[in-house]
Amino acid sequence: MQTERYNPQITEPNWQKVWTERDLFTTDNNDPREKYYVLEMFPYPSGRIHVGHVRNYAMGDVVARFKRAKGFNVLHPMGWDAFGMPAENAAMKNKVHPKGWTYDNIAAMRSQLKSMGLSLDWQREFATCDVAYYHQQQKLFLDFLKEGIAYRKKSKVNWDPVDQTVLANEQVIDGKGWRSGADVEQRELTQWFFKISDYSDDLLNGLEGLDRWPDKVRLMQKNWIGKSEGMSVRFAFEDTDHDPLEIFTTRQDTLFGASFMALSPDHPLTQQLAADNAGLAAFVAECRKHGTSVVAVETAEKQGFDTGLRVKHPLQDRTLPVYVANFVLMDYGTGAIFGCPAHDQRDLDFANKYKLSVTPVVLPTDADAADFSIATEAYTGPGKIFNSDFLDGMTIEDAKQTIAERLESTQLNGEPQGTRQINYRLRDWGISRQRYWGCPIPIIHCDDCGPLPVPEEQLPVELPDDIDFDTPGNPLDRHVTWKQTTCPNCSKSATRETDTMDTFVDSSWYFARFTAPKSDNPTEPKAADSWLPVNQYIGGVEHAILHLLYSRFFARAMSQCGHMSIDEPFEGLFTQGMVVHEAYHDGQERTWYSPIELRFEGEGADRKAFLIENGQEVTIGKIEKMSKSKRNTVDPDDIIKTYGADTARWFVLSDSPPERDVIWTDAGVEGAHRFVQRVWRLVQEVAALEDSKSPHDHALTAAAHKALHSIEADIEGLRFNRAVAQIYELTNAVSAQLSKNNNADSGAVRNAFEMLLHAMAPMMPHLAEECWTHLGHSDLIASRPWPKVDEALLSEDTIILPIQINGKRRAEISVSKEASKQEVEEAVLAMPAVQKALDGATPKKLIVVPGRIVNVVV
RNA sequence: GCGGGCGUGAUGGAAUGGUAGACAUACCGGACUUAAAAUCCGGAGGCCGUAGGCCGUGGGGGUUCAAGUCCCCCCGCCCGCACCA
Repeated sequence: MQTERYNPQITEPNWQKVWTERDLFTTDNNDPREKYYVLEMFPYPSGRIHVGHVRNYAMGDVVARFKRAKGFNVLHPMGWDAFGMPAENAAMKNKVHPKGWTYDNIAAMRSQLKSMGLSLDWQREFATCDVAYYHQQQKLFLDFLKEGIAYRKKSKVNWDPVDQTVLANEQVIDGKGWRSGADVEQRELTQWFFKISDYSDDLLNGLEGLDRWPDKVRLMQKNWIGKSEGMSVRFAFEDTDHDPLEIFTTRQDTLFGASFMALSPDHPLTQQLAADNAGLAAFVAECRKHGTSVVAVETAEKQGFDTGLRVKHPLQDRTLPVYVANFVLMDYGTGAIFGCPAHDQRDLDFANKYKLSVTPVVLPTDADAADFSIATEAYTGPGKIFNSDFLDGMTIEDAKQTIAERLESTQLNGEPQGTRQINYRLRDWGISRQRYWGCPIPIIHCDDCGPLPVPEEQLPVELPDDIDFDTPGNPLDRHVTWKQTTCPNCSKSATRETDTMDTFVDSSWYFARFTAPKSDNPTEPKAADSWLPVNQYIGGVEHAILHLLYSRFFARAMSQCGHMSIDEPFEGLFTQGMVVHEAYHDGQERTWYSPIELRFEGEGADRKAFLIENGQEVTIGKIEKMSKSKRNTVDPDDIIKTYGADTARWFVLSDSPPERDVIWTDAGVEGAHRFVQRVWRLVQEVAALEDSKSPHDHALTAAAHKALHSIEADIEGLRFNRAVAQIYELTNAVSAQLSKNNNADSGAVRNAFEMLLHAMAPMMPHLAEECWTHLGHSDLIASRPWPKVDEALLSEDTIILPIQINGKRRAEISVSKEASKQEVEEAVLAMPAVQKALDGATPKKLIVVPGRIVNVVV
C-alpha cells in the first residue's frame, strides 16, 4: 500500500492551534479535581533554546500530559529567569539595552518553545525582570527585614582595580580579572544578607521527609549544611595580654597531638598583629591576591606566617606556635584552628612544610604503637587513643567525651576552658550585587536615620531605563538622579540603595508566584497552599545545592511572613543529565566551529571533520557540555524544521536514562523520525481493516495491556527511555499481527493500536492526535483519559524458569505458575542437563527462588 | 583541595543480588527496484567450534549458591563549592 509520508510541518502547527483554541492547557485554580503541579526549572533567556532545554521540557510535558490523562487538574506553567549578568555583558559588547535584549530573547525562545507543542498554561507566564514580579519581591524583602531575616554586615568581594568593578567568581581567572587581566583584590563592603543560618537545623531535618528526592541530592545538601558537633576551646597566650585564642574543633580527642595554632588571614587578631608587623602585613596582602572563592583558597599551596606568639597547651606543660595560614577560612567556626598534623591532611602538609612536630595520637587497630609513625599521609580512621596521658586506650568517641568534660570543668580567666558546641558549615546568604540588571533592594540611606525600608506605598523601586554601560561598574550608582530621594523618616535628602539582589532570589519563589501570577501580593496564600508543594520538579543536577536550598529556605521564610503555609516547596525532584556534544576547533582551541559548518569522513579513529566552505580540516575535540562559546550547541529549530517537534521530543526521551548525560548525534534523530513514519504507515493499515469482533483474550490484547501497565509505571518513575522501549515492543507486536493479514484479528489489532496511541500521546502528542483523527475519532486524544488496564490480562499461567548449574545458566524449564517448590525441584532434577551434570551424585544444594530461578550446586 | 555522581557490545542503553546485552542506532546479508532511497525479512559481545564450551559489565581484591548490582582499594570522566544561571 502506498501512503503519503507524514508531514509534521503541516500537522504540528495545526494541532497546536486546535489545543490553543480549545484552551486545553489553561488551568483553573477552582477546578475541584485533585491537583498536580509539574514544573521544570525555568530557563535563562540566552536567546535560543538548545537541545538541553528540549530534553528538560519534553520530560515535564510527558508528566503533565500523562497526569492530565489520569484525571488530575494539572498546573504546568512557564516563565523566564530574566535578570543576570549576560544581559549586562551584551549591553557592554553590543551597545544594546539589557531590557530590550532580554525581552527580545524571551520572544524568540517563547516561539521556539511553542513550536515544541508543550502543554503549558501560557496565561501564567512572567519574567523575573517584569516590574510586576520584582515589585512583589521587594515586598518580600521588606517582610524579611521586619522579621529579622534580612540584615547588613561586612563581607568580601572580588575587586578589579583596573576596571573599578566587582567581579563574579567566574570572572576571576587564575586570580586575575577576565577583562583587565589585573590582579584581583579582596575588598570589604557592607552588604545585605538573609539569615539562612537560622534555619540550618530545620533545613537539615526537612531533608528526611523528602523521600521523592534523589538520595544524592539530599546527601549533598546535608553535607553542605554541614552540622558538626565539637568544642570551642580557649587557649591562653604566653607572655602577652591578648585575650585567649578561641578555636573550634571536632577532633578534641586529638588535642595531645596538637603542634601549632593557625589563624585565618582575616581573623581580627591577625589584623591587629599586622598593624605593627610589616612581614605579616605583606603575607596577609599576598593571601588577598586571589579570588574570594573557596576553591581558590583550598587549592592554593599551603602557606603560613609565624607570628612569634605562643599559646599554652590546656592539658600539658608546653606551648604551641601561632601561625597565620592561608587555608584557614574566617567563615567557618571561629576562624582559628589547632593543627594536629598526624590526623588531618592539610595540617600535615603544613607541618611538613614548616618542620613542625608530628605526634600520632590515634593508633589504628592493626598497628603497633612502637613503630607507628606518620610521614606524608595523615591517619583519619578509627583506632585507640595513645600518646595522650589520661585518654590512652580510649576509643575516639570516649576520648571526645572525656576531654569535653575535662575542659568544661577547667577554668581559664574565670570561664570554662572549653565548651561543647554544634557548628554549621552553612553561611548566611549574601544577596547584594553591585549591578544594574537585577531587582533593586528597596532601602533608603539617610545620613541621620541610617538605612530605612522604602515605604510600601512607594514601591516598586523601578530600574531606570536611561543608563549607560560606557564605563564599568554599577550604572545605578553613577546615575545622576535615580539615587536621589528623601528620607521617609525625617524628609531630608537621602540616597537609594544602589545594590540589586542576587538572581538566586528571583528563582527562589517563582514556583509560588505561578499559583497566582497576577496577584497584587507576592502570593495568594489560599492558592499557594492549594497548589504547593510542586509535585514534580525537574531540572539539571547542577542546581542540586544552591537553588534548591535557597528555595527551601524561602518557603520557610515566606510561610513565616504569612504568604503561604508550607515549608517544603518541592515534593518530588528529578535531576536530569546534560546534553553534551563534540566541540570542533582549529587545533589551538582559539576558533571554534559549529557542527553545522562541517562535513565528516571515516569512522572511529580515522574520523575526520572538514569545513564545508573550503574543505579545510578541523580538529575534533572533546565531548563536552554545550556552550555558546565553544559553538557545540545544537539548535533544535533545525531538527524541528526538518523532522518535526515529535521527532525531537521522541529522540531526547528515548535511549538514555534521563538522569544521565547524553551525547547528541544526528543519526539518532533520523532513527527516531523513522519511527514516526512507521507509526503513520501503521495507522493507514489499521484504519483500512474491516471491523471484526475478535476475541478479547487475544494474545495481542494481553500484550497491549501489559505494555500499557508497564509504560504507566515507567512514566510515573520518569524512566522515559524504558517507556519508549515498551512502545517499540508493542509497535513490533502490532506490526507482526498486521502482517499475518488475518482480518479475524482486526478488532484486537485496532484495540491494541489505540492503546499504543494513548501510550505515546504524552511523548509525541501531534502524531498521536493525527492518528487518532485518522482512525475516525472526533474527540482529541489530548483530552481523553488514560485507558484502563485489565489486571486479569497481566499474569501468565506458565512461567519459564532458568536453571543454573553452579551459578551458570544451563537450561530452562516451563512450569505452572502455581507449581510448588517441591514440584519444581522434582522437575528440575529429572532434566537431562541436570542429570548429566550430577552424574549420579546428589546435589550439594538446590536453591529454588519461586518465579525467578533455580540453581543446582553440584 | 573538599563534597556528590558516573563507567556494560561499534553506539545509546536494559537488567527488585537471580538467564548480562531487552529495545534502539550504526553495520552486514537477503527481498523489492533499471538503480538508489524508502520499506520488508534475517544476522550479529569476543574467542574456539561438530556438538558444545571458554571469556566477558573501567582495573584489582572480597562477600554470596548466585555480583553489572553489595563491600574495600585503584584508574578515568562529569557536576557542585556560596557573585554563572
